[in-house]
Amino acid sequence: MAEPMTFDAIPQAPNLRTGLVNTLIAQIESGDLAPGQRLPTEQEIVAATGVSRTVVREALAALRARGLITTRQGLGAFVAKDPMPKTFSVLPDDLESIDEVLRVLELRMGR
Amino acid sequence: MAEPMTFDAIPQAPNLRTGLVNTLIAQIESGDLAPGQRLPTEQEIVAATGVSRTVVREALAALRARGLITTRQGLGAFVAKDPMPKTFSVLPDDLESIDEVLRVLELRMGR
DNA sequence: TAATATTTGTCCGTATGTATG
DNA sequence: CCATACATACGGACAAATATT
Repeated sequence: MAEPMTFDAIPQAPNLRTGLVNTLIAQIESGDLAPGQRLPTEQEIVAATGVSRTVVREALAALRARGLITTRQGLGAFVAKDPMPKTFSVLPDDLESIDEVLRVLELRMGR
Repeated sequence: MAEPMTFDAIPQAPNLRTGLVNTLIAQIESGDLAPGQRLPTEQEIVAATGVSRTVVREALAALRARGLITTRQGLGAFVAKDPMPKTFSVLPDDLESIDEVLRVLELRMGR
């Protein structure tokens, strides 16, 4: 497999999830992870960082909620083609995933 | 072994979290859970529903993301006084279900 | 067509930390 | 100090989707 990418600590982060989120955002914005490019798998991130898959998944969920990545079951996570739409404003800091909300609304409409 | 726990409230939910979210939303909108009122504790919800705490926490996170509740560490979760006029940005991950998104927006505008 | 490997999705149980009362 | 209750983190297990063989 490809050599594990390095995830620097960012010890200023209040928790592991935020640290990983900041790390990935930095890599996306720096172009280290280019638009359309696939991210390392969750397992690879786990191996590279040492954090649990829970933390990795929460971090990916946060990035997905911000539109920075998309995830597809069976395929992986990909850097969004058009990151930073800049239309998201004061989303709550702990917003887990907006598609959850969408799913809820879908269901409540009784499709 | 525990019996296959069933969600009596909204059985059409695709998963436990969504079912719990829908149940709580229904209780909030029906006034069964009034604005400012504290929700049952996570443990109480666990006991009442039989789902894991993970599911409960994810459901509460979804409600919090939608602005329906606020949570305070050490205190509990409370029904929001003002349902937040949240900025609802449609993100790439959700575009595959554009019909649902449109219906969601219609729902939001129609109430 | 079918089987298999890969990868994300979901669910569960547990432990520890932190804030409030 | 102690009890309550949410926040964070770990690990495991299985399901579902995808691509490949």
